[in-house]
Amino acid sequence: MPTLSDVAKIAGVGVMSVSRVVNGTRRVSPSTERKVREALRQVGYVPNEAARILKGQPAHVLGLIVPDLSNPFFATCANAFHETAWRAGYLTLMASSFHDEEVESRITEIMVSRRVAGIAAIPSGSRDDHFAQVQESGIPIVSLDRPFQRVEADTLVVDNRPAARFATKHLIEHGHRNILCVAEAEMTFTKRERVEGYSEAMRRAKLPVRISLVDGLSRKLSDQLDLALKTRPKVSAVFAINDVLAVGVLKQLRKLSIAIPDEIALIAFDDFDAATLVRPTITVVRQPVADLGRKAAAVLLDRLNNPKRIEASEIVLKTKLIVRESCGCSIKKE
Amino acid sequence: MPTLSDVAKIAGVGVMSVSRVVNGTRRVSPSTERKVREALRQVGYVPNEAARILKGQPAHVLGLIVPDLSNPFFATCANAFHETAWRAGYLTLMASSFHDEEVESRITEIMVSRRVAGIAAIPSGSRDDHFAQVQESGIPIVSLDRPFQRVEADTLVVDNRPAARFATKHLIEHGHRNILCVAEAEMTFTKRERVEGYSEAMRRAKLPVRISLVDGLSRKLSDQLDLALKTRPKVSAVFAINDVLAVGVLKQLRKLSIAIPDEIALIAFDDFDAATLVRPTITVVRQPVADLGRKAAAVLLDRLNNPKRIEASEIVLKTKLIVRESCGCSIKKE
DNA sequence: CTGAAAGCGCTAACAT
DNA sequence: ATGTTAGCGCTTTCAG
Repeated sequence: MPTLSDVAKIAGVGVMSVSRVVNGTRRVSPSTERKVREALRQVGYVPNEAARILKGQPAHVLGLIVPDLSNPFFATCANAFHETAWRAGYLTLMASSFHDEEVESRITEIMVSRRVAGIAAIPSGSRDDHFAQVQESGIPIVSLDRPFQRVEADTLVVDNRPAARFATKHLIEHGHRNILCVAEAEMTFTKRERVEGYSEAMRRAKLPVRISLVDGLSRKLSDQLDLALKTRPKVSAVFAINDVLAVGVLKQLRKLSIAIPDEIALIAFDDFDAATLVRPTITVVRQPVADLGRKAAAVLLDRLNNPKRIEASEIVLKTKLIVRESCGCSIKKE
Repeated sequence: MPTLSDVAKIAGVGVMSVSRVVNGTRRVSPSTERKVREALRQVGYVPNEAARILKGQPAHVLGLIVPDLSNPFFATCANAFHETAWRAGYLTLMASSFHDEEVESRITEIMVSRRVAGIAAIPSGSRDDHFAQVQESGIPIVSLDRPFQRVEADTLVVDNRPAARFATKHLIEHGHRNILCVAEAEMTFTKRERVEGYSEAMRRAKLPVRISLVDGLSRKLSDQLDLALKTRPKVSAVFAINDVLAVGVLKQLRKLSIAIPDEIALIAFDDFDAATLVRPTITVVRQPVADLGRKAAAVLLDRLNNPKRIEASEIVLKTKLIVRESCGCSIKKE
């Protein structure tokens, strides 16, 4: 790989002239510039970032840590983040923590050792000492979708709790009194918030809180659901706290030949492709997924440009109830 | 940020002892090790990768370029790639080219300047001089899903053409004689191959090749499809060359109240979540998506471990026809 | 406007 | 087993 001095030698000038041409740092005489550009092209010079960074130059790379890149929700976030960063001249070092705190910790360490300019993360667990350390090294850090536990940092979340409350209220207004909340046993921040929102709505309406905790595997979902449906008083509506669970509920209701929304109404948190393809179409709470990623990048970039700002910001993005057919509203087309 | 010599000073030993402890390069006396570890912890030392790389150490980072990270197909690939790389001790510098050759070119340049160990790409266009240059810099490079045009490099693809032929044949065996192939006007390698496979099957059966070219936007799809369906002789089956088009076809057939598979049978290339949720369920050609990413990483890692190997490998992964209801086979449950 | 020198943090190679 | 030195490729600083 050719270096600056290689180029300088060929062009018959000093290293600094070459450096200045490459970076446009300062004006160089036209004749020098010509010679340098010629030599540059001739050897196919590519700057060595490692050397620049070692010299203290900021690395134009942002780190992004998500729990699972194949999950459409995270993938959309990541994509939006990446695009925003790219527009601002940054590349994104993306990594999946596979929902594992240990891996997450290793990843942050590597990112710090690579001197990324900043890190955004959808934290996987509750232990977040590693993020605290990142912050101590002076690297700005942002959490999205879920807040950090102990670390005080810029945060972006959606209005999980009020949204869940509102969705539940919508079902209540349809006259439902026995509404089942289907959630997962393994509770992350967002899931907990949604269950809370559901519970609040039910309590306010003086209705019984009924939560069915599913155990990761879809097999268990059918059992759990069967059980809940048999229990009296009879459930007449279901609030599924995410798209995966919603699909599970949908399949099970079909298997049992239970009509939606007539026998059981359904609202899901998270919009998903199939929601408009199945009949009836599914009423959902839609999250501004791409916005989450976009804004996270924006906040991080803002931190980089204003290192002085101290207070951690918390941005709450608004979700939207997309009324379709499964909640029992007047049937619409498409 | 503390450096090696900071640590050395505190521990009261030489820099190399610290380096050796950090990297486990060689045995160090227990007493020294203890002192060093203590100092390491005390200052929270994090190695500076930039310096290591500048020293000629290999960068444990792989580059991955995909056209769009929010697309589930690419996201799944990326995730599998990332996981395989991670297991081998590599982080992945991921970037989306946004289907743009220009961006792709810029990205490769940055990756080279960051001295990634290798690059895997789903190339966006036909111009691939930039990839040629990467290869010339001695950085191994792999293409997945689509081959490079001019560059000779390791390649991973699926058996698009035979698979499309086989799917079409399946429809022909159901007695269909007028089968429409729905494709996009903007043809990538994979799309072209699939259309070719369809055409081959039709020609071999001495049946008329009928291709409907849709123009990106879904609005156009409905028009195109309406037109094709009106044309005589009447279409009795549709082969959609990807999931997006399949969903479009599905929606349009529903709008026109055309029964699947009785009036029109349907097979799609690409499996998708909704395919098992809609009624009837959709028969599809399933690609080994994760395998594509996994194997790409494996091939790249293999290159890194065996720099001598010269010949470019081409691996063709096998797809599978998943028979469900929309093709007209005996109706099954679930 | 241009060049020479110093040094970023690390490790390979050579002392001790 | 441990320490010392040189230099990776670049940019900042200072002299011309």
